[in-house]
Amino acid sequence: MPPVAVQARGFAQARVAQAQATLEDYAELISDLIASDGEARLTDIARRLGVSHATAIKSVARLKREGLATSKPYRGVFLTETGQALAERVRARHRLVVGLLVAVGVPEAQAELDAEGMEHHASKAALTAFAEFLERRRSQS
Amino acid sequence: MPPVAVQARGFAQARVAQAQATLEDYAELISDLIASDGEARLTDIARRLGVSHATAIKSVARLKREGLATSKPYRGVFLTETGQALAERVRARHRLVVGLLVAVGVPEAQAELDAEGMEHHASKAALTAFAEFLERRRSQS
DNA sequence: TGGAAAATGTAGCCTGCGCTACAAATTCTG
DNA sequence: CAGAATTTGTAGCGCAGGCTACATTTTCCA
Repeated sequence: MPPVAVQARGFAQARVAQAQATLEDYAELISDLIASDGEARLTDIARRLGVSHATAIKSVARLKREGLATSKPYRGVFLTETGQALAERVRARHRLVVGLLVAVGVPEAQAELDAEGMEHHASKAALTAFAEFLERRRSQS
Repeated sequence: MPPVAVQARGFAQARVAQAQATLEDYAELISDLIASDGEARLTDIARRLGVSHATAIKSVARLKREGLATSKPYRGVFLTETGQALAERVRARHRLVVGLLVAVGVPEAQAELDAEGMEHHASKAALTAFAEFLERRRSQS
C-alpha cells in the first residue's frame, strides 16, 4: 500500500476531478452544439447527455452560477469566454485520450465511450505523456 | 459529434461507473488493510481515503446494505465473499491501468494518482487491450 | 390566426457523499 | 483500575445531480 498521505491525495484528486466533470461535459457539448447547429438548445443538451430536461436546466444553472455560460428564458445557452476556453481544453483532452486508447488497441467505438469517463482524471503530466507517446508512434510508422 | 444515441450511452456509462466507484474504492482498501494490518478499522479507512470518519461510516453502511461488507459495533470491517471478489477485480484493474500509464510514459507517482480516478471507467474491452499491449511490450524488450 | 405540439421552466422528491458537532464505547496508560 | 485518549457511532446540514409531475411560453402549421 502507498503511504497514507499519497493515497489520500490520490482519492482527493479523483474527487476534485469528479466535481469538475459535469461542468466540463456541459461546456464541451454546448460548444459542439453551437458549432454544428448554430445554437445550444436545452432539449438537445438533455438528449445528448441522456438526462431529463429538468436535470439539464439545473446543470446549466450551475454553469451560469460559475460564470461559464449565459442564457435568457426560452432561449438557447451560450458560453462565456471562460466557458469557451474550458470547452476547448476539454475537447483537446478528449481527443488525446481517445487517441491513446485507440493507439494501445482499444476498439474505436469503445474508446469513445471509455474516454467520456476517463478524460476527467487525466493529469497534465499524463496528457503530456500521451501526446509524446502518440508523436513517437506517428514518427515510427 | 457522435450520433445522439452513442453519445448519450457514453455519458450514461460514465455515470454508472461513477456510482460504483465509491464501493470499489472501499472494497479494495478494506481488503488491503486486512491483508497488511489484519483488520480494517474505520479510522484507518477514513485516513487513507482522506475523508472524515463520519463519511467513512456512512459509506461502509452502504457497502453493508449492498452485501459487500459486514461489521459489528466498535469492531473492524470485513468483506463478504462478494466484496472480496470485487476487491480483487478492482486491484487487478488498478495495476493494469497503472501499468499502462507507466508504459506510455506517465511518471510512476502521477500514474498512481491518475489511476485512482481513471480505473473506474475502463471497460472490459479496454482492460483486455491494455493487457495485450503490455504483453507485446514485454516480449519485445 | 388559433390551437396543438414542442420547448422551457418550476416544484419537490431521492440518493450519494462530503462536513461539523456531539455522544458513547473502547482502549490505553500512569 | 480510574481517567484520559482514541475510536466509533449518531444527528443534522449542504450540495450535486438524478427523477416525475405540472405550469408556462414559444413555435409551428392547418
